[in-house]
Amino acid sequence: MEDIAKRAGLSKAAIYLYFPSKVAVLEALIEAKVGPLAAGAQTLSASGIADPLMTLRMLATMAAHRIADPNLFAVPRLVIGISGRFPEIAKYYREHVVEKARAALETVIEAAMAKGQIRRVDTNAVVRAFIGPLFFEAMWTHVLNGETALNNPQKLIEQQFDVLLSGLEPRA
Amino acid sequence: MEDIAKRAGLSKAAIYLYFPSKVAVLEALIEAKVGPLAAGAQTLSASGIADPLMTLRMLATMAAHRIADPNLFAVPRLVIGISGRFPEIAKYYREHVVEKARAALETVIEAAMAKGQIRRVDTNAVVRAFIGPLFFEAMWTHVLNGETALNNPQKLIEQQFDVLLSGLEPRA
Amino acid sequence: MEDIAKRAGLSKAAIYLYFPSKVAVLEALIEAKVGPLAAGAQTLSASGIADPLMTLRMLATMAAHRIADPNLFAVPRLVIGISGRFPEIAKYYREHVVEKARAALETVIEAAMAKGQIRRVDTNAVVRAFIGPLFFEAMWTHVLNGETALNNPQKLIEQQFDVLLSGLEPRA
Amino acid sequence: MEDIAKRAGLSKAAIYLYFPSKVAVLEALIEAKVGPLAAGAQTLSASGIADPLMTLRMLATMAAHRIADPNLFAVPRLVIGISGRFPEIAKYYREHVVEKARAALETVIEAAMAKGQIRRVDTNAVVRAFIGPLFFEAMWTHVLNGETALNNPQKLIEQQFDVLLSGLEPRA
DNA sequence: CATGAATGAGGGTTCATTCAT
DNA sequence: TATGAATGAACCCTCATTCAT
Repeated sequence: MEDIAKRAGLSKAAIYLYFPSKVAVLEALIEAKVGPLAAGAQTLSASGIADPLMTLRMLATMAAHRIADPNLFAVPRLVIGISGRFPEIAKYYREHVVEKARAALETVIEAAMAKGQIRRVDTNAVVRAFIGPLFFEAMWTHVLNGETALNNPQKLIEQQFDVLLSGLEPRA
Repeated sequence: MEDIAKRAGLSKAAIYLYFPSKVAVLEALIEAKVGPLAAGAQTLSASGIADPLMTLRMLATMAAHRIADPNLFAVPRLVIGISGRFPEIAKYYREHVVEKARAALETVIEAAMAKGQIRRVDTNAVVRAFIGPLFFEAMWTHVLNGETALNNPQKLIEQQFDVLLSGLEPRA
Repeated sequence: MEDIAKRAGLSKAAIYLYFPSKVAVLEALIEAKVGPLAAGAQTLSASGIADPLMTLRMLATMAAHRIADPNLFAVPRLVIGISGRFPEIAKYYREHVVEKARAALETVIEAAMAKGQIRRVDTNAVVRAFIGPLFFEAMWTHVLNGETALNNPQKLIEQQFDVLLSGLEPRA
Repeated sequence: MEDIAKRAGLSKAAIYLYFPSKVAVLEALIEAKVGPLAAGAQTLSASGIADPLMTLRMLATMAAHRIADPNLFAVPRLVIGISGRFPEIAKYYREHVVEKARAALETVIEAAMAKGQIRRVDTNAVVRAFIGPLFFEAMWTHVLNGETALNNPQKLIEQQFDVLLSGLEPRA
């Protein structure tokens, strides 16, 4: 709280003029930083029914750009870090961010299946297959300071789609 | 520290006879809890050159079982949580755990390519494609308390291998 | 202060236009809430010289009704609570309330003695004997949440006058 | 808490090695300071059945001596002051001190009635008549800094017993 | 080798008070 | 006359670390 106050040019006490508690501050922070992104994903998924596979590619590209930004990825990092002491925050993040993003992805994935653009597989498995690698790369990059593939999101997504769409089995 | 001391049947002060600081304790904890697993992965990957793809499947299955255990997944969770304040811990975890596991995976993946079991793709992309979904599912399960696919690791791995090997494009 | 401001339909800052400090507010509060009562007691005692004993009974009955009201008894409670930190408040309360009430009581008690309605005893002892039990019952009721005799002030006073006038010695 | 720590020659944090919370500290303080007194009253009342009226006089004298001591009367003062913010403390004080003292008084009063030493009147009224004046005098003395009768407890009790036993009505 | 006792620095939070407008 | 915005000092409490024994 002290740090937040300092950044805002306020005293610690002044924060409590705007938020009733630390938890509320963090929820507002989540909402402000990543809420719009989850909402944007939902909008995009809804408006992209004409070509779901392309929409999926756009969503993935957007996601890759976002999590490449340390300031944005700081949010899930924070949530993971304090989820033990503040379970409400984890719950808030899940409900206001992750579940929205998941819903957007599921919508577009199921639309792609309906259109025959991708074959029918368990939806959750597909969701995992699309976000998991991005999430993992972000951790590797921001938490472990590994050499990152996130500085070229375009290429990262292409590789990922190549793997996921064509599969790893050698082509005949 | 208090809890750790209690578990060890020691006083808080006694911990400092064995470790110079909390950070050192955490590093030892990492080593003890997940060090052997990374080493085990390396051993397995080395001994599994006869059928790399099967070895990869075994590695993935093992990983799924491990991260399903809250006590084990607590370690990466912890690392992520405090990496901001204790970058040394992140570095330690990367060097002593993640890089070993990555190396094991890379070895087996490249062997599989060499044998023609999977087609040639950027190795990092393949690593991501295999670990990312598992890691993501673990976060969803342990941090966000989502309904988990980790209670059936076998099935989880099968779905994942189906997606990754055959790809999502509709079969002709 | 916040609550007081809200009740007054003012901002916290506006209070300081009317009062220099919290202490001053509390003094005004004391004056407003219980000042009139002490003054009333004095008036009553002055106008009741015809039958001092009956006046004493009326004063006691009034007192019992007042201290039964949590909103009124809140004032002496408050004074006791903060007298350690704010001796001025204690002094104010003593001079503006308690001494007036005591004077009223003493007047009427001495008049009763002069008229031969009660026998001559140390006046302070009589004052104590009349207020003490009421004050004690109020504490028991409002501070300790004990089962109260204050919900029937009439009966309380009757019992008390019976004890005090007739005494506890068995009658011959 | 800071003050308590300073007095004990400790840091604020050290208090929490001995007590789990502020409330616990206050409860211990109550127990240490006045718990024995309430217990002593019970013992005395139990052992004084031979002459209950004399026992009552002894109890009253003891009480007068105790509440004359500012250090002891500080306890009920404190309780009254914080009862609003810490209702548990009020409850604790009631159950561990006041109810015990009341029970002791009631025992001895009822024994005196049984023996015919005092006439039958509502017990609560008698309890009030005995402690109320003492309590009131203590407030007047310690809170309001009034001229006190407590510096001569013996005389105070004699006056009070004269009033209460013989009554205020003029003797024939 | 081990501990009980202690603490300084920090945590989140409240509140009487101030001041520019 | 009135306020919204702000704060310093205090509140209770926790924790990694130290040290005499």
